Amino acid sequence: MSFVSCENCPLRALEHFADLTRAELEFVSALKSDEINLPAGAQVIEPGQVVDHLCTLLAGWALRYRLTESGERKVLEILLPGSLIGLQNLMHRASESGVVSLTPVTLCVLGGARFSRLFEDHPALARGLIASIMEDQRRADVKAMLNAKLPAAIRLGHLFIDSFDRLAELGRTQGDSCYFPLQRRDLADALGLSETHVSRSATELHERGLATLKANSLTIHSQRELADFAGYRVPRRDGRRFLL
Amino acid sequence: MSFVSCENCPLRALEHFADLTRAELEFVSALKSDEINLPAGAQVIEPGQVVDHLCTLLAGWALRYRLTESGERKVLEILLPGSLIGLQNLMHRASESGVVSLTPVTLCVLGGARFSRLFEDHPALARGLIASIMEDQRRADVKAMLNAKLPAAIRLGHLFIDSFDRLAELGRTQGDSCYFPLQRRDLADALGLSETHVSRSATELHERGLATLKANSLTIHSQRELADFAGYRVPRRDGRRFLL
DNA sequence: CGTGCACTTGAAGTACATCAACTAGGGTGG
DNA sequence: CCACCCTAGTTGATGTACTTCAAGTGCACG
Repeated sequence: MSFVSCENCPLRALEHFADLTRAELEFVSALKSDEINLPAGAQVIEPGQVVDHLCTLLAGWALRYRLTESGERKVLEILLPGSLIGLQNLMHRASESGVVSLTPVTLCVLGGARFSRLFEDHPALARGLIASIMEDQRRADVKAMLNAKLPAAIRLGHLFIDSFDRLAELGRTQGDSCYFPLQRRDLADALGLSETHVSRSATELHERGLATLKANSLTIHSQRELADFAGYRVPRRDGRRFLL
Repeated sequence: MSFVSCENCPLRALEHFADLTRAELEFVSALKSDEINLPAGAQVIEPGQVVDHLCTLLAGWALRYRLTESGERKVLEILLPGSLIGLQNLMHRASESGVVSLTPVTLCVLGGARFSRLFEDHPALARGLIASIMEDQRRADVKAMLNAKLPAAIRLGHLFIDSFDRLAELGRTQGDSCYFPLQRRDLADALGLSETHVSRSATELHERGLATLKANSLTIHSQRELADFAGYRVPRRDGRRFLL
C-alpha cells in the first residue's frame, strides 16, 4: 500500500503524543488499513450511520455535530489532527452524531475488527485511549460550564483561545496567529448562538483588542488578556495521548 | 472486612450491568478496598482534590459539578447508583470537578494502585469501562444539544424523563413516580437557569399535565407525551456496562 | 407561635433571537 | 476590464426568553 507508515506519521513527532514501544507501534501499523483523502465540506460520517472502523484525523479540520428534531445543527466538538473519529459510532453501533470536514482532510483508517484486539494485546494503548477520551470530556465540561450563564463574547473568546492552544500544541500556529476555517455559521452552531450575534461578539473581541478573526485567520493579540477575559485556564497536560 | 462482597452486590442483579466471568469477578472483588457511607450534602470529592482511588456509587444520589471563577456552580452530571466517581481526577491527577452527595450515599472504593492492573489483566473490563464512558458522553452530547436554543421547560422536561429512565433501569421507580432529591437550586445549576425560572418551567410542565415535581417526588403523567414535548429519544441500550 | 428555609409570584431590565437591509470580496461571463 | 451576481459578513430595529431583585406563601422546626 502507498500510504505513510505509522513509523513516519507526522503526528508522532509531536511532544504530546504517545511514545509507543516497538510492539505497540507494530500493532498500530497493522491496524492501519487505509488512508483516505476527502475534500472540504464532505460528510465523513453521516449522523446515524453504522460504522465498523475507527479513524484518526491525520490532517485538516472537521466538526462532530448532531441534528435536532427540527433539523438544526449543534456542533459538539472541533476535531483537529490527532483527534479520534468514529468511537461514538463504534461503541453505540450507530451514534446520532455525524462528522463533516471543514478543510480537505486526510484520515487514517484503523480496521475495526482487529481494533478490538487492542484491549487484549496492548493494555497501555487502552489506557491511553481512556486518557484521550477523558481529555475530551474535560474539554466538554469546561464548555458546558461556560455555556451556562456567561455572555457570548466570553464564550467566543474561550473557543478562540482553546482552539489556539490546541493548534500550538500541534505546531500549527504562526506567532500569535493561526489558520481558522470556521465560518460564522459554524461558530454559531458550536456556541448555540445566532449567526448575527456571533458577528457582534467577534466585533466586540476585536474592538477590545483581544482577538481578530478575519478571512479564515485568527489572531490573538494578547494571550494573557484574552485568557483573563474568557476565564480560560491552561489545562494541565499529563498522561500520554492516544495512538499514532 | 465487613462490607458486602461483589458477588452479592445489589447492582449485579440488574439487567444492564456486566455479567462478569468468574476471574473478572474475583479481580473486581480484590479491587474493592473499602465501603464508605456519607450523609447527604457531603463533599465526596473537593474540586481540584488529588485522588488516587476510584469509587462506584452503590446507593444514593450525587452531583458532579465545577465551580466558575466567580464561585457559581455548574452541575455537569447527575450520579446514580452504578455511576463511576473519580475517573476524571484519576486521569488528570487533579480534575477541577467535584462531587457532592444529595442523599446519604454508599461508596464502593476501588484501590487505585491495583486498578491499573485492570488494563493488563482484564481487557473485557477495560472495554466495558470505555463503553460506560462513551454512554456518559452520549448523554452529555444530548444535553449540549438541548441547552443550545431550546426553551427552559423543554430542557427541564428532558432532564426529568432522562432521570426517570435511568431510575427505571435501576428498578427505582414506583409506577409513574420516583424519588427525586434535586432542589430548585440544583436544577438551576444543572440547566444553566435561574432558580426562579426553573420554578416557572416546573409550573408550566405541571400545568401542561406532563410532569409534577413536589416534595422530592417526581411524577411523569405521560411518558409518551413528555418525551414528545421534550424531544426525548429512548437511547439504544447495548454493550455491557462497567464493573460490579 | 414565631423563625427559617424552599419555593412561588410579580415587575423591570437585559442579552439574546429574528428579520431585514445593507456592504464587501470573489468568481463568472460578456 | 467591467457588469453581474452570489455568498459571507455587518449593522440596525424590534421582539422575547430569560435574569435579577423583591415581596409574598407554605411548611417544618424549635
